[in-house]
Amino acid sequence: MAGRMRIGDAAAAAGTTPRALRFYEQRGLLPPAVRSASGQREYGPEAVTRVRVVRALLALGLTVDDLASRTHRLDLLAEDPPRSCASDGDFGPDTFAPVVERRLAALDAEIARLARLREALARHTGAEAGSDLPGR
Amino acid sequence: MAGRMRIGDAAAAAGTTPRALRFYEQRGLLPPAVRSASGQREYGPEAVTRVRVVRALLALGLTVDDLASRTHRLDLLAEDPPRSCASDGDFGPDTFAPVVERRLAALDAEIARLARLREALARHTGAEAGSDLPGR
DNA sequence: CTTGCCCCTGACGCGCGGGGCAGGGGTTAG
DNA sequence: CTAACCCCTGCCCCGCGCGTCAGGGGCAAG
Repeated sequence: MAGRMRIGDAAAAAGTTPRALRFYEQRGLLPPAVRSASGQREYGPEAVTRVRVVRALLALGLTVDDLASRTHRLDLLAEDPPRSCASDGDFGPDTFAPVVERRLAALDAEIARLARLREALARHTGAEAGSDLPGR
Repeated sequence: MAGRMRIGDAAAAAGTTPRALRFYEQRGLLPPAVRSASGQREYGPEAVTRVRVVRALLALGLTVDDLASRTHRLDLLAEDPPRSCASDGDFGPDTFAPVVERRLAALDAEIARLARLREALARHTGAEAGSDLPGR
């Protein structure tokens, strides 16, 4: 009853493109799609949900490789009754927490770096005539 | 009297690599280096100063293309007596200001974006069980 | 003279999440 | 039956500031 959509419709339903779906499948973020007799991928609503999960996590800044190494977690997140979420907070700390924490730290570092950069740039445009250029 | 250094020494003196100097030259950030009889580049101290100027501006987040389109400004900045700086603040607002302002705006936007991302990520790891995934 | 380091040019690699295209086949409404 | 889409795979492209070969020549010391 479910596998009616072809890739274009499924992609549109998930807010992305066919190219992205094939890419996610190739990289292991999605299980290999069911194929029709002629080899065309078919998607049901649960697959669309799964794609949305993937996209949400990517939008949070996790990388494709982060997700590829935790596919079983994605499986759980994409279930209709989120049964596994009983054991953990939101994403499942036991597997996602490390990568999320690394990502948080990287974000903090990057934010701080950009803030320093911004300040330095502003200083130099606003200043009268700094003796010379920024040593480091 | 000046053009004694070869590229390796000049690069080291400016705190970078030979590859970078050739790259800058190729992209028009540096004037074509004087060549020895056998075709090797020769650099004097003023060339090293010029490289330092380029690197300082790059370190502030300006792009190679930004600098390539303002080489005459780089010339002025790299002079020993900074005579042209009489007419302007630090970098020469009349030419650098637009690109610096664009860069500042881009930095602000990027910082804000990363901050939002960071917050969203933190929310999801810390929260109990948000009803569903972040719509946008 | 040889050894060993330096220099030359030109071309490809990188990270990352896909976009775009080429060449071929499926599918569905008129 | 045919037109108009859609889909398939496989491949190169992007940005950006260089790093890293590959293949060949220079230059000072022993």
